[in-house]
Amino acid sequence: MDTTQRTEQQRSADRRRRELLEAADRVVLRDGPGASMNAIAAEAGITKPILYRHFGDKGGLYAALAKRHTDALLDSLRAALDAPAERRERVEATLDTYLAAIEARPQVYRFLMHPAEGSPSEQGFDVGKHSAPLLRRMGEELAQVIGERLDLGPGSHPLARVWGHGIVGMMHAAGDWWLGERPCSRAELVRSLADLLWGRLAAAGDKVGGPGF
Amino acid sequence: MDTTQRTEQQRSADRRRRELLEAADRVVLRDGPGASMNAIAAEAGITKPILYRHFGDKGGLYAALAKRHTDALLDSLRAALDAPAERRERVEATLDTYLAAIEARPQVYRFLMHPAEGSPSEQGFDVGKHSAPLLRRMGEELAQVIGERLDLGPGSHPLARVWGHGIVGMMHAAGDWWLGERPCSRAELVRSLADLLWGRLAAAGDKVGGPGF
DNA sequence: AGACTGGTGTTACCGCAAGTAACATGCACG
DNA sequence: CGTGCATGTTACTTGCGGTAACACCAGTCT
Repeated sequence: MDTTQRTEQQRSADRRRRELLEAADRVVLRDGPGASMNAIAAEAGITKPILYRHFGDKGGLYAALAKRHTDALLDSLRAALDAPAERRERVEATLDTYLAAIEARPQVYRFLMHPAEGSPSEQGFDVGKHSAPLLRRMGEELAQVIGERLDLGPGSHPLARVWGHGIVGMMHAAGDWWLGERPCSRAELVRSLADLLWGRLAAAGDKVGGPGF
Repeated sequence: MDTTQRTEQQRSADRRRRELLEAADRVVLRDGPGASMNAIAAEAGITKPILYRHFGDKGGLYAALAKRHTDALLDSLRAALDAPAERRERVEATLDTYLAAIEARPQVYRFLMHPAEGSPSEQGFDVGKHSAPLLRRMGEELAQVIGERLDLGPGSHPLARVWGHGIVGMMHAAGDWWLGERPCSRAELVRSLADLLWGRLAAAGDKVGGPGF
């Protein structure tokens, strides 16, 4: 019965861990990315050392928290990417899915991408090495889809990876800017980005009076 | 004499400020973005409060430091963007300029974009709200060039801004990934990104056996 | 029953970094 | 000379991440 007991303990630990993560989520959503370990522990009704026992250090907690949201976002992106539709429609659906996600939960998004920005003390979560993973994972995922589906001729694999990361970066930067300024509707943004991807930059004519960009 | 005196004092203050910034630069380049105010002050041969008198707080120092590098980078990008050449060549030159810059001084780049990532204590510079400005400035700059030179038909201005931020984001993300993994030469990366911008994504054929991406 | 073990929880502390008085000094001007 | 004023200092507070040491409470083994 050794195994069953261990399993039970582990289940309990896992449940606890999930509760802690949910508490951390609440705090981060409320206080922004500058949430302190003390604040998270208080929200969970416990004290710091327990958090450290579960997550090692702050980076561990962050990573666990980020993984939840990242996985969820990647799932919905995969769905959009795999939908049965024309390529253009699929690209637009994927862009829209991403933008809808960051629009719906900007706090989560800012936590994942730009930690420690709203906090007064500025001693919050260090992102840096953490913001990359989400972008990187999205980039690799997209690269895989591109490589699997598109016929790019010779040198296709590295090309797909460059494109994957490049497109994800485009989506991210444009989304970040859009979220801050809201210069247009989501649909317009999606359309503009898809147009860019569809080569309108190369196809556009020069403006009268000068050499084109 | 009031004005001349003030001017002289201000000149002295400005020189001092520049010296402090150069010291900060050295420390950041040596110790990474986790450099502490104490370390910077020591490098400059003074103590903390003086730094605070000059820059207000750490964010101020960071902003001043970032502005120097950002301005320099933007200058070289402008040069590439304004060169007398075909559009495609110009795009490639701009991409290459950016990538060459981050390749030549990755420490500076990482400081500007991903602060606090190599430090053991992880209590270094908070970027977050600081990394955005560089990207945003590049995006706006590019948007302006696009809007000035290209004939995009109706709704041209918002479209140009979306593209500006999108392209900058593409360049940034691809460059960041490339800098970390070095999966190909710089020239290949430039070529792949320009191809992406030139609509090869839309033009590519489906791979045999499945619907295209 | 009683010692043993392992997980949960605590208080109290360390080290370190940002940021801030409060005090000292050199140098111009009236 | 004294009065500003910028420059410099030491010494401090606050708040964070992280840890050590101890307390409790289940079941388990003998």
